Amino acid sequence: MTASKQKQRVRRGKNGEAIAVSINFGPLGRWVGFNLRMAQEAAFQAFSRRSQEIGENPGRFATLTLIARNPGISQTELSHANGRDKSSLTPVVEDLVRRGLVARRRTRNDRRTYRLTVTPAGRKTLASLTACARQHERALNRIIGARERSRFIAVLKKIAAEIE
Amino acid sequence: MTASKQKQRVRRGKNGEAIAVSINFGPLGRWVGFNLRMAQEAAFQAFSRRSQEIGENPGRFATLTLIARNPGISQTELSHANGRDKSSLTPVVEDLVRRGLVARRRTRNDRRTYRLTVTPAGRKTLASLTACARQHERALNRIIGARERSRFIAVLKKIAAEIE
DNA sequence: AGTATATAGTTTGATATCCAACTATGTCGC
DNA sequence: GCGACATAGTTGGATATCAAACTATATACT
Repeated sequence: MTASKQKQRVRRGKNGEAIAVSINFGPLGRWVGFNLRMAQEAAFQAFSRRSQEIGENPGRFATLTLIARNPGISQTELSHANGRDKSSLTPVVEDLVRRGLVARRRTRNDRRTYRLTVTPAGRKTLASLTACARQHERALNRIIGARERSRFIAVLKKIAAEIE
Repeated sequence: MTASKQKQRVRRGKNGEAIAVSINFGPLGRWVGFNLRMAQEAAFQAFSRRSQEIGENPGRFATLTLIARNPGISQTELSHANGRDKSSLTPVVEDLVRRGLVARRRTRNDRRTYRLTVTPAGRKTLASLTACARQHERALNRIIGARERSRFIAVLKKIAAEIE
């Protein structure tokens, strides 16, 4: 249910007659924060469904892509790039390594850090996840429209970079 | 760290010299899904910090607003309006009732549902949360710009309404 | 070299969330 | 009225996340 859908509330009177009432969102509907949350969650749910069809987790996608594009990246760098706390990454990387999608080696120079790389198997998984993400993007593009798209992304980037 | 910030990675060579490497986001940077997530999380974190200053939880804000604007709303209606599962709402409503911000009564006609209303104390809390949210919105508006704003919100609403 | 400080990753504890199963109640069709 | 189905809210189990404390290692200053 979304701000714009104005879902009908149904209330019953004394005789059981239906009384439709629509939700009043007050200022929420006009505020960026609320709409941003609703849009993000709807989009995330949609991608989640799609990626579950191929037996993968949506959270793995950004992680795998970032490792593939930045071979030898450390977990901390990865957590920053991905916008997550480094401690959240521990179980994710563990899982990817256990499933043979990612390799993890200690560095020579600095024995605290790991260098992460994607294995051939990981590359295969990443390819199907990427195909999945492309479909998702196409669905989003259909909704947003080619004209708005670049402007929209620019605003999102600006928010992520400049807030606070 | 965000897609646009291109955080510098620092790698050490054999002699300890610093080698700056910037993160390659690959297709992620051009995709709506990833940027939407990064923007939403940055904005949420910012609002979270703000609302913590007045000792409140950001999640309470939308909930309280929706109850205030729709007196007598049921928990299920509220969960839909808020985009959350109804079971997530149980502890939230419990907390709001315990703290005397929300009142909860069984209906006469349908003894399964509760009718939620905001108490005078809840109204006070909501007022300070609203002030807080207004500041947050102003910060967002400064970033987005008055010209883009309505267009941007329209796209967000469209995504939330139409995806999948 | 030796001490203080910084950093990489893990662990732990708290919170928020979902989904599926459950209970209590309500509605519908006969 | 009674049985089948639907709905409101709660409970329980799973997952994802963060923040703070921790361990091991590295760097910087003297």
